[in-house]
Amino acid sequence: MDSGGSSSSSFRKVRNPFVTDQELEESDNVSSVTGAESPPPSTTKKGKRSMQKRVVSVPIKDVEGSRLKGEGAPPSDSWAWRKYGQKPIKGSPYPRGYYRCSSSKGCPARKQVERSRVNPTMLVITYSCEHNHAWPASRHNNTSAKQAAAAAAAGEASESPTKSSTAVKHEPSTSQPDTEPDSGMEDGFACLTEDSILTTGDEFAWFGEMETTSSTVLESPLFSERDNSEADDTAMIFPMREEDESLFADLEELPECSFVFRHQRNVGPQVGIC
DNA sequence: CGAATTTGACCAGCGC
DNA sequence: GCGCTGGTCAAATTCG
Repeated sequence: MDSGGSSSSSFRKVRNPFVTDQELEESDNVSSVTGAESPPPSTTKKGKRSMQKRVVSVPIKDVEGSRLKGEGAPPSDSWAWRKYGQKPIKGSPYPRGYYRCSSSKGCPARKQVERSRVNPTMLVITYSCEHNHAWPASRHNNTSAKQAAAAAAAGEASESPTKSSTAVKHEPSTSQPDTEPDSGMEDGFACLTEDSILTTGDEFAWFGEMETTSSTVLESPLFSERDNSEADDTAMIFPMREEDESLFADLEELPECSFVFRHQRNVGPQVGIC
């Protein structure tokens, strides 16, 4: 990841204050997703480098805000993650945590959480979207997710007394149903399509997570075009299409999420805490 | 008691 | 071909 990085990529289009060069580099691997060509890398080491990902940055500050055990809160999405490893990354003073989706058995989804080298105030979370399974309607509780993220935040962020941000990367794999390039959220985040770098402001960091999970919003062209939208962080994320609506219809089951999205659709900057 | 987290070791891919 | 780095697995420990 680090080495072969030839920075290019569509991510550059998406100018985000929270997106660091590093993240951009990493997003290199992020092929334009839409096209499903690479074989399901599965969790084997073989395809690890060819995996597609999504990057989202979230302010650690936000994370801290939800600290539960005094460790660090999870940039948690609505899914359960189990930490299966942690490694120091060369070039980065902060370790990278590896999480596996524990929402459902056999779920291949993974995510990596690390602190941005460039901007220690940001957490870089890489989502490996290989979800083929359908997320349980009720999903699981955030407990594990929180803990995992918390650990991540703590592990990577604990060193910083100050608050920071988190960045999240997503690696949607081709194994996913590529029915809707624009609305790949059948599987929750598995559906993150397109290269989307999600960055969230302090206040909506958590929201960013959610979006990541539910994607779509982030990938909107509008989003990328709004690169210089100063205080429009929130508003810029809410372009919703009809197809998306149907997708979000699913969220109705999720009070918290539905709440959020509804607000987005109608207003924008309204955020509810999930 | 069960589940999750942590740490170390091993394996594979990529670059030089 | 060798070395380096990243990623995953497995065992042990800790917390709920």
